[in-house]
Amino acid sequence: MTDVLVIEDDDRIRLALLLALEDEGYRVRGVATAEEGLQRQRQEPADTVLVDLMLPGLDGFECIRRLRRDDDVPIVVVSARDDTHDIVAALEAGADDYVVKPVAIKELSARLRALRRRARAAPDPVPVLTFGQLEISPDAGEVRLAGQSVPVTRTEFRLLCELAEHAGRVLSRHQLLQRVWGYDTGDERLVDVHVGRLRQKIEDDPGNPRHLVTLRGLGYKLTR
Amino acid sequence: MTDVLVIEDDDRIRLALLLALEDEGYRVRGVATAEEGLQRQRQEPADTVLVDLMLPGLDGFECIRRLRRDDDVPIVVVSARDDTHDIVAALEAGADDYVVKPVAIKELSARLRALRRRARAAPDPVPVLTFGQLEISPDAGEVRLAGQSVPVTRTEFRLLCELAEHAGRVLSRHQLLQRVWGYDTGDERLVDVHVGRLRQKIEDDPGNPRHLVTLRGLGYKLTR
DNA sequence: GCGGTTTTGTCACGCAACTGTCATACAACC
DNA sequence: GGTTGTATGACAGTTGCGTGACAAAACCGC
Repeated sequence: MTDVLVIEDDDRIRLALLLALEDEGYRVRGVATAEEGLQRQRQEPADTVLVDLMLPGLDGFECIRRLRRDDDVPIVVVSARDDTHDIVAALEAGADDYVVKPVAIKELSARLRALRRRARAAPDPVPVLTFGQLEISPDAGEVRLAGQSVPVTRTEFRLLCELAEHAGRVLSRHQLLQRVWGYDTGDERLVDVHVGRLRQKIEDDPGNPRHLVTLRGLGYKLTR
Repeated sequence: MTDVLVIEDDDRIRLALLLALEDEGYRVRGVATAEEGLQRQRQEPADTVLVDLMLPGLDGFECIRRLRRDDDVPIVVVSARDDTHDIVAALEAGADDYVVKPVAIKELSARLRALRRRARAAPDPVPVLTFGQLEISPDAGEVRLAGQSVPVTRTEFRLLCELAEHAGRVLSRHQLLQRVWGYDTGDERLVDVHVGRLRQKIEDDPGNPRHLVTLRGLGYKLTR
């Protein structure tokens, strides 16, 4: 398991980062100031730190320097400022990478992985999408129900991932045919059959689905 | 003194990079194609490689994979394409950093310094990857099962390491062909055969594999 | 170089699992 | 109650995978 500490004063951004990283499989913690971050890192060291530059009180550069003084932990700056001076200063201060907000979570995650590989820290975690008791891990090709691994076929898995990726949104049979099967046209009943089979496996009561719901006339959606 | 190899097909850009890096105090060399780059790096290893993604012939991604196969050299992608997909793919292929052209030379230089600091700081420990009874030490080239050394062939070993490095993740036959054999295309059954042979050696009951699992339609993965 | 040994890649076969189709039964809506 | 849309069980064709056999290639000690 991999721990990430996020130091970011904007609550919304911090929360978004934490949630996204959690989905990517990291164990996360967040603080709003450099002082808290330094303290937290001493008490309970994470193995990667994300830090904003513009922080109230102690600024990001100083925060990096102090983190670096204690520790060799990989540090990634996540900043709104896209300015060579800042980038150079942050890296000079001891950061390992610098990304500019807004950043795609996939990119951030890939950069964390690359950095972790280089730093020879803990192996990268496998992302998991959670829907109550139901856990889907696209990278691991695994579906678990209440901790128990559930065997699903390739088509079922793709279907489930597609639904999970757009969790909470309805996907029409047509969309699913396109995205899962790559068919531009075809019998939409095919989708029904596979949804049915999937329900047998992942729903406690397949007749009364909790997660994989039908929206009559619209399609299917996956809910939490 | 630091040696940098620049792989970039555009003469003007390559020259500009080389001159700028020279000014920054690096010892530099440049080539225009991936093939030349790989050869040059074998003959006269630089301690950092800058590579463009869009190269004639062998593309940048493949170039990165091949560099990485021989070597742990820090790799920075310098590309005109600012696309999450490319960034993730490049980092995934083994790059350490990705910067978008045009890049301020000061920033590039700072990133190179940060990367070199990190690369130097972790002088190859000999990690042992453990999967229950199964131990793999990539650097020592050894596989042990319940303490007993197991003789595996080079191909089997590479395959196993590749799987171990991405423990818990599915790797498709295609990915394995690429990463272990370096084939861009080829018969994917080859992978099956080697997986089978590997199982004979490292699984108690090769018919019911505990670690090297098949995910029908997806590929193989190594689990704990 | 040379002969033997190990490793590697190709092939064919057989089994088991999966897929898509269809027919029928069921539920929701008007 | 009729109509439309959805669920489900059965089935046959297909696909994907494991395996053993074999020949080419690489390796190795001499």
